[in-house]
Amino acid sequence: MAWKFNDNAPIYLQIVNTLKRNIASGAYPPGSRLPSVRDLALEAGVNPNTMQRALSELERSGLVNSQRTAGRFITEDAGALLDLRKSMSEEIVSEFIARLRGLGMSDEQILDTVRDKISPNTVRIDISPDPVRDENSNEHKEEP
Amino acid sequence: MAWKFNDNAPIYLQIVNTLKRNIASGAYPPGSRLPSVRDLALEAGVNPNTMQRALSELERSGLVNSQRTAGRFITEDAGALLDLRKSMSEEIVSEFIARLRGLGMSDEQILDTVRDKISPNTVRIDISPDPVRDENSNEHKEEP
DNA sequence: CTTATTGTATTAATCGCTTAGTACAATAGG
DNA sequence: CCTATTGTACTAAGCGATTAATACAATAAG
Repeated sequence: MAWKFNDNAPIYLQIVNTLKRNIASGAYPPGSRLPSVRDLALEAGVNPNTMQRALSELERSGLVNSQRTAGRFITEDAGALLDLRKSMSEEIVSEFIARLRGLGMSDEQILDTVRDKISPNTVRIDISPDPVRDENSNEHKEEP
Repeated sequence: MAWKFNDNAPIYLQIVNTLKRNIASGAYPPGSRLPSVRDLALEAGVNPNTMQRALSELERSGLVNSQRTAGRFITEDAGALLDLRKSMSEEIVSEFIARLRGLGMSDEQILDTVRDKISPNTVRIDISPDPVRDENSNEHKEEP
């Protein structure tokens, strides 16, 4: 079954993201062998050239390495995979928050929206150290 | 100063989203007049044709209406604006959750990530109605 | 009435993405 | 040694996005 390409971004970039996601999530374990370019292209429903281009990008970032006729293999570097997972999730969260802020939503509202979509049966309780009048800690102050 | 176009999606679609966001957030109030196509193009740093194309899209969705030589105006339909705001935020949240799930993160982890990025001084408390053994309510049961 | 402004339409050229088809060198596997 | 597989490279064609340049009808503003 062909992969889904919803975005309006170039397909080869969407493939790069899909593969990165599969690598970061562990769906493609470290050291494991990827299907051949032709097989992946068939599976994704794209031209082999397009898949080749996506894989070349992954190569540049060091996440996979190709061995002439044996195939492509996910890197063994577990640290790099953890870094990938972390950087990807951070980018996703940052972009998400920026988008909702752009819609004029407060941080409270943003958090509520996520919570409503995930686990409804919860409430929030403030456990801040103390709302003391400390003139040194003037972060997150709004319109005093 | 030219607008920023980070994505790899077509510029005219990014413009559509930017304008939608400005309309949904109230930056462009209902009934207000938009700058002319040429001025907007200048402001965004794109060709007037590209801006025209984006505005035509907005027209199709009924968010703005053009009056021959007077200019373009945001719809007065406050309900449509609320709907827009709601549908946009829901899409953003859904996409966000899907992305992090694709990375193998649990709902708990997803919520934690957002909370860490937004407001650190909170804890979660479960206030579920009751964990009773009711055989009728078998939703959200996992691997019994 | 005159004029500048506005939305709109049209044509042409360029660029990047995608597909299609083909080809080649290297080598794992038999 | 032979052969199928794999990564890789190349050319050509088609398509959509973008820019550029120009033009026109309608009308608000003077």
